[in-house]
Amino acid sequence: MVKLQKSVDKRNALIKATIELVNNNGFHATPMSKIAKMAHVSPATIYLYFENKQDLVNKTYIDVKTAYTNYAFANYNEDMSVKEGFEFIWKRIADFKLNECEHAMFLAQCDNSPMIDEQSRKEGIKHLQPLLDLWERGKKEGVIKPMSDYLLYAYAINPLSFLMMSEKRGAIKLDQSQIENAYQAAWSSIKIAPI
Amino acid sequence: MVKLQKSVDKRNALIKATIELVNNNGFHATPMSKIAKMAHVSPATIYLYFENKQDLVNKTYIDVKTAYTNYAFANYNEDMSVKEGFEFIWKRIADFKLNECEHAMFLAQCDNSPMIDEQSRKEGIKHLQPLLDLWERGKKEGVIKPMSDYLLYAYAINPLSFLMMSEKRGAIKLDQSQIENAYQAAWSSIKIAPI
DNA sequence: AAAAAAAGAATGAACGTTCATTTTTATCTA
DNA sequence: TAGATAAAAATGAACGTTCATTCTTTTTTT
Repeated sequence: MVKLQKSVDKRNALIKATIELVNNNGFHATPMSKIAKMAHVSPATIYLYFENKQDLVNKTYIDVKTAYTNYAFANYNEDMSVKEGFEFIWKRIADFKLNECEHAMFLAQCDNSPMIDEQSRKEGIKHLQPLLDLWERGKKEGVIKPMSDYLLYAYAINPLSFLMMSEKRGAIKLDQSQIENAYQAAWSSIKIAPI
Repeated sequence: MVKLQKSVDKRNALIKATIELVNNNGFHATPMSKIAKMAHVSPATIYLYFENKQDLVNKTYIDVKTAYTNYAFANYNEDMSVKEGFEFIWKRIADFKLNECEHAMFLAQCDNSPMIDEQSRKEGIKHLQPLLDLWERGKKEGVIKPMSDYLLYAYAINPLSFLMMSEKRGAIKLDQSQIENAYQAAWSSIKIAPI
C-alpha cells in the first residue's frame, strides 16, 4: 500500500496560515516566510507540498470553495419544493458566510482580484450545480424568474458577501431579524410575483 | 499668486496607470517603476505628486469613488417620486459600472481587499448620501422595506458589481433586456409588495 | 542503512524610495 | 525685450531591503 506520505496536518496548517495572512495583508504582501512561520514549518518545506506560491494560493482557493459548497448542500435533497429548497440552501450559505467568515472573506478577495488562475476559478464554480438545477426546476414551474444563472446568483446569493464584509469591517452587526430580512429580499428578487 | 504648480495631466496619467495596472495585477504586483513607465514619467517623479505607493493608491481610490458618485447623481433631483428616483439612480449606476468598467473593477478590488486605508474607505462612502436620503423617504412613505441602508445597498446596488465582474471576465454578456431584468430584481428586492 | 522529509542558510532578482544632477520654467534687470 | 539667474520640476542611477526559491545538510522514518 502506498502510505500517505507527508503529513496532512502540515498541509492544512499551511492552507490555514495562507487564509489568515492573505485576509489581513493580501496575496502579494504575504511572504512565504510568514506563512511558514505561522504554520511552524521551514520555508523550504512549503515547496514539498506546493509547487510555488501561486500553486499554494490556487489550492487554497479550491479547498475553501469546496468547503463552501459542501457546507451549502449538506443535507439538501431534491425532494424539496423549489421554495423550500431555496430557503434551505440560502440559509446554509448565510450560515457559512457569517460564521466561517475567514473562509468567506478569502473567497471574496479572490473573486475580486487577479490573484487566482482562471483555471482554478473555473474549477471552483463547478460545485454549485445543485443550486443551478434547483433554479432550472423553478423556472420550469413558473416559480423563479426566467433569468440567467448569473443574474439569479447576483441577486439571491452574492449580496451575502457584501453583508459579510460589512460586518467583518465593523460597519454593521447582523442579528437574526436582519438575516430574515435579507432572506426575504433575496427571495423576492428572484421569485415570480403572484398576479 | 501661488500658481498651479506641477501638471494636472501628469497626476491624471499616474492615476490612470495605477487603475489599469492594479486591475490587471493587483496592488502589490504593480511596481512603481511600471506605473511610472506607463505614465511616461520617471519613478522619482511619482514622489513629487504622492507621498508613497500607499498614498497613490488611496488617492486613486478616492478619485474613482468620487467620479462614481458624481456620475450616479448627475441630473438627479429630489422632486422625483421614490420609485422614479430609484430607477433613475439605479440606471445611472448601472451605466457607470458597465461602461466605465475599468473604474468599477478598481473599486470592486479595493472594496474586497485590505489594500485601502480604513480612512480612505470612510471618505469614499460619504458621497452616497442622496441615495440614502431617497431610501429614507421611501421608508417613510411605505414604499421601501424598512431595512438598514447596508441591506438595501447589498440587494439593490451591489449585485451590479458582481455582474460587471462576470461580464469583464467573459462569463456573460449583458444586453439591454438583461439589464432591465436586473433592474426589476433590484426593485422587487427592496420595494414593499402590494397586498 | 537507505530513503524521505524537513530544515536553515544562501542566492539572485525585484522592489520602494532617495540622491545627486540636469532640464525646464519663472523672475528679474538693464 | 534679451539675457541672466534663481527656483521648481523632473530625471536616471543607486541604495538597502525583502522576497521566492534553491542548495546543502540534518533529522526522521522505514
